[in-house]
Amino acid sequence: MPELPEVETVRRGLHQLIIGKAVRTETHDTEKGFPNSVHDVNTFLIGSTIIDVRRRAKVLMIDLSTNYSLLIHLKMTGQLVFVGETRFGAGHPNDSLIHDLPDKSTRVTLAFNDNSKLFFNDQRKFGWMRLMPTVEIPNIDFMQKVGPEPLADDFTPQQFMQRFARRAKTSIKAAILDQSVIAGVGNIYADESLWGAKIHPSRLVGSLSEQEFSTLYTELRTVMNLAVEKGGSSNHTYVNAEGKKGSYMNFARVFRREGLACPRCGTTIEKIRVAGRGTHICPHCQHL
DNA sequence: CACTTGACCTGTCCGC
DNA sequence: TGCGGACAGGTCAAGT
Repeated sequence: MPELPEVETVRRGLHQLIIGKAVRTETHDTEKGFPNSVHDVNTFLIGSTIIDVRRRAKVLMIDLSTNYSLLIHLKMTGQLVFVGETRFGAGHPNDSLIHDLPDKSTRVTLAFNDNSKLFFNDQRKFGWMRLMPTVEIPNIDFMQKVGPEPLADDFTPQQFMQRFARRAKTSIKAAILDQSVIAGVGNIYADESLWGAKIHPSRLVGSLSEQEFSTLYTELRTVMNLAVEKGGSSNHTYVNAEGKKGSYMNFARVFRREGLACPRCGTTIEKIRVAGRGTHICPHCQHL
């Protein structure tokens, strides 16, 4: 799904759209995607007001006035789509994306006091949403082990390289996707940044020079910042909080461009398999 | 511990 | 047109 830039785009959208709204009702289809009890929902969610919308790695946190928060992971195909009272008219570009919600992929629906709604859709059902005390969030396993935010102002190239030390014997692609090494990197931005740094994704972490780590650090931040600016990437199902697609794919250099020319050298881009994931490389710019 | 692989799901696309 | 298999933005729990 959604990697850091897509989740950040959703966060910014929700921050504009739902803060200050009060939750009137909540409905969900399965316990797997929303494991909280009816009692907890009625006590800590219904009637609460949205205080803040935050993000850590690929996890969204919607803070409530009850000192509880909704934690949300969109995984591969999750969407959080806000629909206000105003309906998109026929022919509006958003119509084909969000049509009428809820639909068969809708897992959770929140209705606010002003009749606007927030839909959590997830075609593949890998994603989840759960309610927990806000102060407990830093204590959950994921938050304890997740790596630093790669776009943080105080994140340095030295810290970046040090994070990889314990993964010396795996591929750089597997390591950069490891959320406990660096937060928020997924398949798209792993391929894009490795192409930018001219590093083959199968290279072992231990074989990379300090200069290569430094270049990869710069490329990763450049690519992720551009993606945030462009509202993320929409390959298939991703949309932002208003149901709109992101445009980073128009700027992608290798991801999903197999068979096309490398924008740097003109060699045909190939798709291979690394760390169990589809991986896009320029075989000329990136070699073992 | 570090590392790899399969599982979790539904939908789509591609080859026969 | 139908059917089987591979594959899709991400984690996890197992196995070695």
